[in-house]
Amino acid sequence: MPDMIKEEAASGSSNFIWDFVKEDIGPGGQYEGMTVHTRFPPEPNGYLHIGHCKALCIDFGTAEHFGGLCNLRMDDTNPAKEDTEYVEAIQQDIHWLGFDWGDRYFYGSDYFEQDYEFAKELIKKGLAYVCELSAEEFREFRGDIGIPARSPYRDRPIEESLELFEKMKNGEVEEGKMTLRAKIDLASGNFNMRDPVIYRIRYINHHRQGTKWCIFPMYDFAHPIQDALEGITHSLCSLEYEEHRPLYDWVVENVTIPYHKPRQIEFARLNIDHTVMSKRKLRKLVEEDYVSGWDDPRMPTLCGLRRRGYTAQSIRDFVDTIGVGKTNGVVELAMLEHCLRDDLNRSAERTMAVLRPIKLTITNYPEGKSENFELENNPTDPESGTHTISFSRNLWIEAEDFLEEPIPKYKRLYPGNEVRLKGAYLVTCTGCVKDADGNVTEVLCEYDPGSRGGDPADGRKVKGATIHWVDQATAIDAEVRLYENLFLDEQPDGPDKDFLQCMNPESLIVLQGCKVEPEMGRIAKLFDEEEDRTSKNAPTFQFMRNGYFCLDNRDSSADHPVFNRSVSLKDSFKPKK
RNA sequence: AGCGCUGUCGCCAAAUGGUAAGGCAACGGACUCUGACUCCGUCAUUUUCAAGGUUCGAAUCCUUGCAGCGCUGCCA
Repeated sequence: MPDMIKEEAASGSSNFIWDFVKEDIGPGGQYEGMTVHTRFPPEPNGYLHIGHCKALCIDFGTAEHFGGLCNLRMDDTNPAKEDTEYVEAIQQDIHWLGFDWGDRYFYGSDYFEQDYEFAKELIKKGLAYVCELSAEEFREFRGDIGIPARSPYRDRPIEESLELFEKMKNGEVEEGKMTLRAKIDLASGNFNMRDPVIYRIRYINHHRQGTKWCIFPMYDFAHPIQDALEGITHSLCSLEYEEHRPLYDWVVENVTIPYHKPRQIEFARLNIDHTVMSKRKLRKLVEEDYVSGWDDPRMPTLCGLRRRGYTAQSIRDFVDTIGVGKTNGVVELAMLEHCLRDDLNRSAERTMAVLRPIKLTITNYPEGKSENFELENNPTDPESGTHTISFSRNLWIEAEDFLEEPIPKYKRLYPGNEVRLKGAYLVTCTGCVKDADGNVTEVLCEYDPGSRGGDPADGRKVKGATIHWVDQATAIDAEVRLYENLFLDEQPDGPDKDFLQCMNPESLIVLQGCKVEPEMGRIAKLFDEEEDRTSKNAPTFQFMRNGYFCLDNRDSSADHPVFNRSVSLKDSFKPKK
């Protein structure tokens, strides 16, 4: 299976990044003949979501495509934001997607010593200086469009900066009192070049370095150095770093790096409609209990998607399908859903489950009699075999499969209409039983004993639909959770929009007392006994005519199976009302 | 307003000066023991944001506009 995934990813169509890379390693290119080396640098301050998948597939995928390598690097230069808590989850999610970094696992903080030496090198070259502007002053002196920035400390003698930087490092300077700034161009139209801060003081415990350091490099300084030290050729990142590229190049140019200079290339990050992608907003949903957690099946997080039933293959197919470009667009969720259906249609075992049960009584079928039928596990895969289902006089069928007064084009049960009970018999509806309030409580029908297996003895064409059912005698109860979009608004992430106001109050519908084949009970029990249920996909099925469902990796138990609807089946039946 | 990026079907996206791929969605139809799947067909020719220009030929090159996104953290 991993090999299949590999080939799939490596065979994707080209894109502008691959064109650049091809040029770079080709004849006359800046990395002629070299091994392509990329990196995936998540900041360990939250869970990976589908937006990260795009970056993941681009970083690892590009390396794979060119027979190169991709490093995993935890970008943890800001001690105030990162936490070890997320590190393991990030690794787990990447592995689940099918990517592997081998022994190339790093932390940005592992380079603090080198960062420090490179900073001193810049000072010595007259390319960096210690600035004593406070944060407020810094902002005031920042200038504006057309107005250059200022710093009274810009021309401080090299020796003095060296001394002060040493003091900063030794903890002799209060937090916020001094910064180290790169000396570039205070008048640049690109604000990142207006003598950016490259070191700040922070008296906070770092999740890996402890209290060893009290000065920390900024992203713009640390990242190019990390890339350079790891021998990265192509540093692929999202569009918002485009204007940071001149600074990236400046650092790489002015610091004595042991290898080649890496090249930064930017691509558009992923947006999907009806969802939010920012960590801040996702965190809010979790912390304010709008969802049950980071792995709520409605969340776009990888753990949420996995719990929902999304396969790694479907997500990688999706990323492959949407392509790589520089246009900031919003991809329709329908595209992702298509990829899931496509994958699950091939692999998911078919089973019958009745979500909103109503009794069906076959009045001319002997009481107490029972027989077995074989149901194909997957019609798209003849090798997948069959499984046995029991049948009797009393069945459960879907409530919506009966209508006392049929609507136009309705092919299911209504008085006088003949339908097929999947894999069993043809039955003709003879009426129904209602309670005192007029609600239908039981549907009545008569079966054609000559149609055993589902085909009529006389070979007549059955015009009615084939409906699914479960035997009352053997069915077991299950909880089924149906999910809709978390947000009604197409773009809850849009400007001037309060995403919390766009939430769909009916994004989760819980159904109890759903009737499933007894086989599901055995599978739920086996799943119950598994040790690590969250790092891989739970058993997944197609509930015929209903959609794809998987066991919930948190709440399902042998006594109380819980299924999540991963995605519905497409439905072209549109009754005119 | 300064800097940067981007405008090709409802959505994503090819086309690298040679006459607008593909996928998703949608809509028809065929098939079907899942109203699924599959298959067939339709879906940018006063056409590539607009207007000019260069060229035998322009989505591609030039000019001028217009629109969208991003940027003035001691975040990444």
